[in-house]
Amino acid sequence: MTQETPDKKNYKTTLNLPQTAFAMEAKLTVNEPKRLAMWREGRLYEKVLTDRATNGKGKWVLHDGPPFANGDIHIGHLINKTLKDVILRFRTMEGYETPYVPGWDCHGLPIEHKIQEEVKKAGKDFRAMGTVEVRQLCYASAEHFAKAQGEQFQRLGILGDWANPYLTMKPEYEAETLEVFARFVEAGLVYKQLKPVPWSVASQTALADAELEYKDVEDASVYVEFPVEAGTEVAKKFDRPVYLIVWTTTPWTLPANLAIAVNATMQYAFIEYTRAGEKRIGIVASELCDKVFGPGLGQGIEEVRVLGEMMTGEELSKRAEYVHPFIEYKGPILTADYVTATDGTGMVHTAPGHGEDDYDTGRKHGLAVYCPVLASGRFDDTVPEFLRGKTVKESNGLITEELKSRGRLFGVQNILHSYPHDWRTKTPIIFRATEQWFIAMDKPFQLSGDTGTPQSLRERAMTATEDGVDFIPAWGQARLQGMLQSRPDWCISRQRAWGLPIPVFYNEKDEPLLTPASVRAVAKRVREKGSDVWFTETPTELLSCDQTACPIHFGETAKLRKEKDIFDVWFESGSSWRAVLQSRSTLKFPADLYLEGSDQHRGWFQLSLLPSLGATGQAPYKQVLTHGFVVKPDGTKVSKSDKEYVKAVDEINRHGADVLRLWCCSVDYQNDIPASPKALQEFGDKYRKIRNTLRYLLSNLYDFDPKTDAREVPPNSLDGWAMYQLDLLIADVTESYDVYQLHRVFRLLHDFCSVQVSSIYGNAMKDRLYCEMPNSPLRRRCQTVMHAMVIALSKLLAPMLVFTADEVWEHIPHKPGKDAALQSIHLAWLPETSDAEVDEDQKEEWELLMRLREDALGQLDKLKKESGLNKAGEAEIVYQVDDDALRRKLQAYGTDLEDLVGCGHYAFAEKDTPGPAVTVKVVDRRNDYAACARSWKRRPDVGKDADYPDLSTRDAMAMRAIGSLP
RNA sequence: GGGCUCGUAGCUCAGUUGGUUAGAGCGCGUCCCUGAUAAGGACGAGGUCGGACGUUCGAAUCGUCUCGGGCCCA
Repeated sequence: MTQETPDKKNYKTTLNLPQTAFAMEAKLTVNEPKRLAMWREGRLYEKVLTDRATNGKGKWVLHDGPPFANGDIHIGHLINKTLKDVILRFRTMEGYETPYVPGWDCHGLPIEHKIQEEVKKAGKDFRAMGTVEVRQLCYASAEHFAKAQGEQFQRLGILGDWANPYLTMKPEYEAETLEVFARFVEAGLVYKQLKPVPWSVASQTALADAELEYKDVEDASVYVEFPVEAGTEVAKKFDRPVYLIVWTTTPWTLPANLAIAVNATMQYAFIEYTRAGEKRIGIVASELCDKVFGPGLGQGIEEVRVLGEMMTGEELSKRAEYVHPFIEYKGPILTADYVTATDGTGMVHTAPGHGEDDYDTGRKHGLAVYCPVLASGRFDDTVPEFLRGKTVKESNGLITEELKSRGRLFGVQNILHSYPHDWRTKTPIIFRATEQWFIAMDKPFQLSGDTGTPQSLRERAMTATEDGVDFIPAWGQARLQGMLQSRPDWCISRQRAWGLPIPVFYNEKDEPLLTPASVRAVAKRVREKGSDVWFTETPTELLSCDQTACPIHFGETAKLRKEKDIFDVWFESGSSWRAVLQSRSTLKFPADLYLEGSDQHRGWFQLSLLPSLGATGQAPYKQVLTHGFVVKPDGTKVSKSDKEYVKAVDEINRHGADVLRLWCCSVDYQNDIPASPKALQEFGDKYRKIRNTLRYLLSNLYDFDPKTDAREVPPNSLDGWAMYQLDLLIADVTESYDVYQLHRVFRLLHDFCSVQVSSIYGNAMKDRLYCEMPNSPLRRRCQTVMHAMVIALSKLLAPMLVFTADEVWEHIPHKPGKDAALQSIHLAWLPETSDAEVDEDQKEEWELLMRLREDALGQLDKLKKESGLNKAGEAEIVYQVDDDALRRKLQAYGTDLEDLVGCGHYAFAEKDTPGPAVTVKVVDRRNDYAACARSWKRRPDVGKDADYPDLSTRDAMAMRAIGSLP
């Protein structure tokens, strides 16, 4: 095929080619810190708040859950804080005043542990150090890490009051925590009692639920024969000894056995068997007969025969008692729901001093909370001789031996089970009854001003979460309520140094002094000097500021003794609604949103709800949003040693904050979040696509000022289509932000850049933008659209791409209206949709056009493959229509008809085939038309202008207008 | 073991009250352009919707079971 080569004149310089100072390469790691410094210098955070306070819609408060002030931030923090920041910025752009006060959880075992190790490393004796000295080291450490993490968060672009974060160890905060405690005292919910709690022998302290770590371990479990008391109805039925066969995985708790629990409705079977030469009767749940008497378990059992008779647990509990296998004790058989036939024997050894369930059952039936194990993990003197002074660990074997020698050991079995461990020392914990302070979940109380019937914390919590709180996702409600339903009383005491002391005094008779007034008296001193006063001042000094705090009859204050326990750290962070939301005039209570990982249903969400209800009767939040956890690409848990482990700080330094923020927003955070350095690396492509699209839009606006150049955009044009697409985008994105569907926001924006702008509109507009004369209506109209686009897009992206959007903002020329004066995009309001109303016919017309475009592109591809037509500009698109009305409608689109697919020319023709009302035919014109040397389009009008024989009419006119020859 | 929850192309996500050959973007492959150029465009190949069984004329969508994840608890 021969090609007519036009004069190779250099028309390039006569084109309106894109120009912009907005760099293609982001250099985020270099530029972000600069912009950050600029914002800080310009006091952006304060400015935004001031503006919204004056012109906005009111306050909207997200209350920050305090991370632990220990170590660098990790990917979980990154996700959490990014989501918070994006949501806050969206609300800001909606017009709300959105103060954000970040906080840190400062007290607690992990910090104390770390200090302990550091002290040891330095060769000093930790135990010899005074409490106050230890606390000061802990304070310094927490302060250091709060500061370090704060800087890392700021580097991520998180906007907030970083100069005034809340720290749970600050005196004012501590004082407010004590005020919350005083309210609980007032309500009568605080009590001290012996109760089994997870106890770390290694740390010699009670542990919080959150301080437990479950690990699979192999233990020897024992099946023990508990003789049925001879005088009881059940024993009398048989002429040989009867045994309850009881299974336990913790033989060391047997000395503390006070009862045996059965399930009331389950059937229990009687089995005759011979062991150690003695004929016996055993009782187990009938469902478990085969397992218990099956091969390998019972040691040396023979002649096993299941008797026909059965008895329910209920009957058994009424007709039998048992005697302890190696202690002189006669115990009851009790019924309990948690007894099942899933494992063991259906008869559960019950030691109220050593187990949560056991304790509950024991309390219900008036059993003592007997705990013969000391803090050291050794037995006291109330146990049989052979166990005294022995550790729990060594007594497992001793007890097994003892049972064996007494002929009460039915069998031994090694089992693999998951057992709680102390998360710091990694050692298995025990349950041990100790004196602890509690907050009662089920005791009804009234708050001052309450008129209704008194309600318990649990009832209040259930009511408050029923319809007063909006959960995102919705199942958060069931999860939280499930936990509230089943949680035991809240154990708020810990035996440690680094924390807020529980302000209780004891007199010489060991009676506790704990009144609202006494707590508030101490709180006053704490507010002035910090909680170290508890250790440095005498009871008299601590109470002196309030004469009513210590009643005369209680005893001389000089002789009072101070409580040694400190608060569970959850009580402190759970009081933040008071210490922060209610204490800072910039904030408000309740918060509009709490947003944390889904583990906080048990943690902060729940343990903020309870104090808030106990003290105010109100939930501290209106909405609760949770996100999932980062997992490896295969969906399993990550640990620091994994290849896929993402070091947050490293990744920020490698890719820049905007890329990571965008990534956070691209995943559905309600589920697990797969992540790896590789995945983040690849994610940079998405960022670049968006950046380039914005750059393209900017680059075509260098000579555009809407004041003088804006043109009306008719709906029946590609420009009209694009404006409508933008309107849809604005509406969708805004709605998705509002319901926190950030991944949807991301997808909408990314796809809009990629498809609507880059592939369709931007591509189609190239010819007119470059080749028309600068001031041509067609070009100006397109710029009008692109100007609106880049403003809307940058605003919609601003909450996510905080740095890039602001950079774009600087490069947008002549921003209209209020936007013009804004120092940063982060002061801007959301874009609004144009008020253009589009009727259904118009939409159908656009859809038709897009369908024709698809068709034409297909034909172009075919031509390319079959006859080497590589440039669409060398083809003509022919619209075949018979219907006059339709033809007129299409003709209104003018050049759009060819630019839609980049053809050189469009034409109309009669239809040559039956079928749809309009079809397109793409025709190769390389042999028919000359190519315009300027626009490269092959058109019939090339050469019609005598002055410019190598140009199309349009280009000739443009050249004349420009007034300069190439 | 229990509660809650998730499982759609290599990746990230759509799939409205069950209804035509399950969609998008990215990535990948092939090609084109070289006037968005360390850019841009076109086309193409990828999925038995974790699995099984059921309900139904019809199921990615409903039910039961099962497998594999996650969080929280024991």
